Amino acid sequence: MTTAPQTNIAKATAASGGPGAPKTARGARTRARILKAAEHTFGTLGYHRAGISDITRAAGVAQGTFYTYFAGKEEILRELVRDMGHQVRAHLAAEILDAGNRLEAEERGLRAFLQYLYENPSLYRVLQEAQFVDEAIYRDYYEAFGKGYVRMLANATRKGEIRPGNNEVRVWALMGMSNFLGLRYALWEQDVSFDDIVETLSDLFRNGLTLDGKEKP
Amino acid sequence: MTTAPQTNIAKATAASGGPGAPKTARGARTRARILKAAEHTFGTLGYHRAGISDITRAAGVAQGTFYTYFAGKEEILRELVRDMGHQVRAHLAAEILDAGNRLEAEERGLRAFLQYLYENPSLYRVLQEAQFVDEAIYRDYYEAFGKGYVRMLANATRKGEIRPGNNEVRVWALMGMSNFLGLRYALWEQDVSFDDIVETLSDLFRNGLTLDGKEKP
DNA sequence: AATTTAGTTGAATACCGATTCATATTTCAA
DNA sequence: TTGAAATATGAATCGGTATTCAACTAAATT
Repeated sequence: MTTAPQTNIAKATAASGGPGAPKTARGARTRARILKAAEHTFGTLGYHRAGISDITRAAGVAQGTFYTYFAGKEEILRELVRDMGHQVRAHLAAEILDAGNRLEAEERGLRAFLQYLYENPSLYRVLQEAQFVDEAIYRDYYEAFGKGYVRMLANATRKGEIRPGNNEVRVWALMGMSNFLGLRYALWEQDVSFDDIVETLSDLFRNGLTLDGKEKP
Repeated sequence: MTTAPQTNIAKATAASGGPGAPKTARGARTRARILKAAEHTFGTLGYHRAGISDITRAAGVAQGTFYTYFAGKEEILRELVRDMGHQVRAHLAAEILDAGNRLEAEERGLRAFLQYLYENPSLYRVLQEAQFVDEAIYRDYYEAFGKGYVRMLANATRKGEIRPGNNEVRVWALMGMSNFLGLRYALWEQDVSFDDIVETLSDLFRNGLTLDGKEKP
C-alpha cells in the first residue's frame, strides 16, 4: 500500500500468497492462523530451527495445509516481513501524529518503537533474519521506512525545526540507534527505563554530545 | 578473557579450538587456512548456505580435515567471531589512538569503521548471522566493545569534553549508528562519501539536531 | 439432492549436507 | 633409520526436514 503502483500485478500475486489465495472465509481464517503461527515460531526458534511442522502444529493444521497457501518456507517469511513492516509503520505513524514538532516526534517515535519491540519481540528476529534469507526484502523494508523518515525530516527542516544537513545519512543513523537501543534495552535487558533512554537521546538531539560551543565559527 | 573466570576450563578448550589444537607448524597452517576459508565462505554464502565442503574446498583440504581442528560448524563460527572481534577492536583502537579529543576520536573511529567494513565485508555478515546461531557470542562481542567505549566516554566526561549523561545508553546508540551507516553506505551502496557521513555525524555531536537553543533553561 | 469446487489430511518421498571412520601419508624424536 | 604421533583423505553414513500427493471432508452452486 505504501509502495509504488508500477508493480501492481506482481505485488497482487505475491502479496496474496503464492499457490492460491483463499476463496472462502474458512480459507482466509486458516491462512491467517498459519501466518500468525509462523510469526511466533520464527520469533521463538528462529527461521532455520523452525520446521514447517512446528508452524503447522502451532496453527493446528496438517503439514500439507501449509502448501495450500504458501509456496514454501521462504515465501511465508517474505509475507511475514511485509505484514509486520506495515504494522510497525502504521503504529509508529499513529503515535507520532499529534507531536507538536520534530523533537517531540523523535521522542515519541523512539519510545513507541521500544515499547512495540518489547511487546512484539518477534519483529526483531524475523526482520533481522530475513536479511540473510532474502536480502532484497530487508532492504525494501528499511528503504521504505527510510524514505518516509527523510520526508519528515525535510519538512522539519523547511519549518526551521532542525538544522539543515544530510537528512538521508541522519535517517540511517537514527534507524540504527533505535535498532540497537531496542535490541539492548527492550529485548535483552530492561535495566534502564524507556524514559531515561528517550531523555538521553533527546538531550543528544537538542545539545549534541560535546560541551563546547554551538555552531561553527 | 573479558568474561568471568567460572568458565575457565570450557573457555580454554573452546578457545584453543575443540578436538585438538595443532601440534605442528603444518597443523597450525592448515587450521589457519580453514579459518580464513570459513570467513570468506560464510561472508559470501552466509552461514546456512555455506557447507563444510565449501569451506574445505576453498581451503584446499579434504572434508575430514575440518574435524581435525574444529568440533563442528557452530564452533568454527564462534572461533571466527572471536578472531574478527579482536581484529576490529585492535584496528579501531589504533586508529583512534592519536586523537586529540573525544569528538576527533568519534570522527576517526567512524571513518575507520566504515573503511574497515568496506574492506572486510565478511565481518558484518558473520557477526550478524552469529546472533541467530549462538546469541551469547554476539552479546559478548557487543558488550565487550561497549564496555571499552563507555570507559572512553567516561574519561571524556571527566575531562569536560562531553556533556554528562547516560554514557551506556549513548554507547549503544553510537554502536547502532555505525552499524547501520556501515551497512547502508559501506556495504550496500557507496553513493555518499565517508567524509560526508562523518561530517554529518560530527555536526550532530557538536550541535545536535534541533535549531533552537543549547542547554535547557 | 447432486455435482463441482475449495480446503484438509498425514504418511511417503526425496534430497541435502554434517559428521564419521578406516586408511594413507607426513612429521618428528630417539 | 625407524617407529610412534600427528595430520590428511574422501567415500559412506546418518539424521533431519521441506515438499509432494492421493485420498478424504466440507462448502458452495445448480
